[in-house]
Amino acid sequence: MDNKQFVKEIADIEKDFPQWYTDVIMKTELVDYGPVKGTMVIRPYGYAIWENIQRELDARFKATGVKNAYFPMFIPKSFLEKEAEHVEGFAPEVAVVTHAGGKELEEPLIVRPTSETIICAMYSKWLKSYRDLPILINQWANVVRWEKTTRPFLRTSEFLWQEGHTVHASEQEALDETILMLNVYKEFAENVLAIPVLTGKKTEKEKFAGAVATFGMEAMMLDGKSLQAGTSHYLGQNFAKASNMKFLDKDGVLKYGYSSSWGVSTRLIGALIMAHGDQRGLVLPPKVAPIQVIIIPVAAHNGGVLEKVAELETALKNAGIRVEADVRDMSPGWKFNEWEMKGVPVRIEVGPRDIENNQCMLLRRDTLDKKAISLDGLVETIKAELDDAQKNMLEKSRKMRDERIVTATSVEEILQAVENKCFVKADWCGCRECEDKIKEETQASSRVLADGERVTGKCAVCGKEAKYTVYYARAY
RNA sequence: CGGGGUGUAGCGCAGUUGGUAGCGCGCUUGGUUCGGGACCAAGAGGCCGGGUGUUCAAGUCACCUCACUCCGACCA
Repeated sequence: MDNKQFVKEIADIEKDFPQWYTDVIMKTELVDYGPVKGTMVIRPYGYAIWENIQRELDARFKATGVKNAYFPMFIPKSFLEKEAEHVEGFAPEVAVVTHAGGKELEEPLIVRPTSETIICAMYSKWLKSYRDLPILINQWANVVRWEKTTRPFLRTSEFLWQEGHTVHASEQEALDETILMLNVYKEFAENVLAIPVLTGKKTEKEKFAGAVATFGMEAMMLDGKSLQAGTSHYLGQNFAKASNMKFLDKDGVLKYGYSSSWGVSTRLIGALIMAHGDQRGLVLPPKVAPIQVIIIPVAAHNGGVLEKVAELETALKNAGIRVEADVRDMSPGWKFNEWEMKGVPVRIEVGPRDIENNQCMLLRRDTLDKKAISLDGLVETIKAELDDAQKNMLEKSRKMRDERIVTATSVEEILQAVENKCFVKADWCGCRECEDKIKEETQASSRVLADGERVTGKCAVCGKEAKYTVYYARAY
């Protein structure tokens, strides 16, 4: 760990955002760089965040009837080539295995960039009757995409994610599932990650390769850029046809199934860092924090301090709180800074003076407020503080985001808005040329289509009748 | 794939006109400390990214190469 305190002004954070982001990740020991370029090693502290995300998401999936399964990471190259748009979208970034067992393979294997092809191939074997539907399966896995430039959590050559793949008897059912999962993601992002998100349909340009329609959730980072934090795709019969996935329906007719797929990745950890971080480092919402409460003894050489610390730790642990006591032999100030940098939501200090007064000091990471609290009813107090921190972080993020969503009626206004680190809501005629022009002149891309009222009713680029209202932003 | 930057101790860096390796932090041992990154003393730790060349002599100069990193184009 670097000896210097990791403190930057907010202005510096925005100015040096990529560097700040990388520094936070490295100094908080979330990851290390892997020996292969573009790969990362997720260290225990970072992985614990992922485990909490997994646990919370898994419970939500299961509540909708989804079950977990696992499919192979190697996919015959020919599988990928079955769906025309899909292969075009992914071919440039797949890793291919050509040799194994000491000889050249007859058919090269691709390392999955996503598993639609292999999962649909298996589903086509399993699916016989309408009674087999719906198929609702999720897998937790790693995927490989050989991107040109990489950044820890946001874009790495290999990343962890979950991918849900469902098949349904009708278009409507599959579309309902797509939207249902999008809403699961939204609820999860807001209530667990404390990150408000915009959800909606993506434009054709931003659509998943092979999908009929893609829906996404977009989160605003501290620097005003948008991060695609999750996607849910309605695949229609595209993959069903490509892998001959048919079932005999009630009416005795052999039909193709309708499928959906949806996923979120370890990128969510990147979103947490960039949405909540401050000049001291990470700020983690309690529900995903590996350590929710850190207890730091002060003047530990004095009799009774360590005993009291252990007593409080046990009490909190028994109440189901993720708590640790930092009893290392170093100055308290050092520990304060380290655990603040690591984003622990609540810190408790216990020293001789506190014990005398039957109290302890409590510091909230999200507000940096420090106060004395009684040791009577400590568990309840801490629980309330954790709940409040969770709520406060969402409110704070939502307020910041809402203040930075503006409307625009021209390309110039869009440019000005994104320069001011804002999301932009603008009308759009629906043509690709206008979308490309905005990207070219402002570096902002369409994020999702917005519901509700038009801004002016005219396309912000060409002035023709608007078919859509779109959120634009610069994006990661 | 284009443009910049950096490679010297675990981390962060110095290293002058070429003369054979330094600082801070961390680490180890002992002692004093402990309410916002403590202090003293003694230690351990190096293929100067790699290669070739110039030279009596290269961390330093030249050429090549590799890696990392930032900024663009492409993307979860």
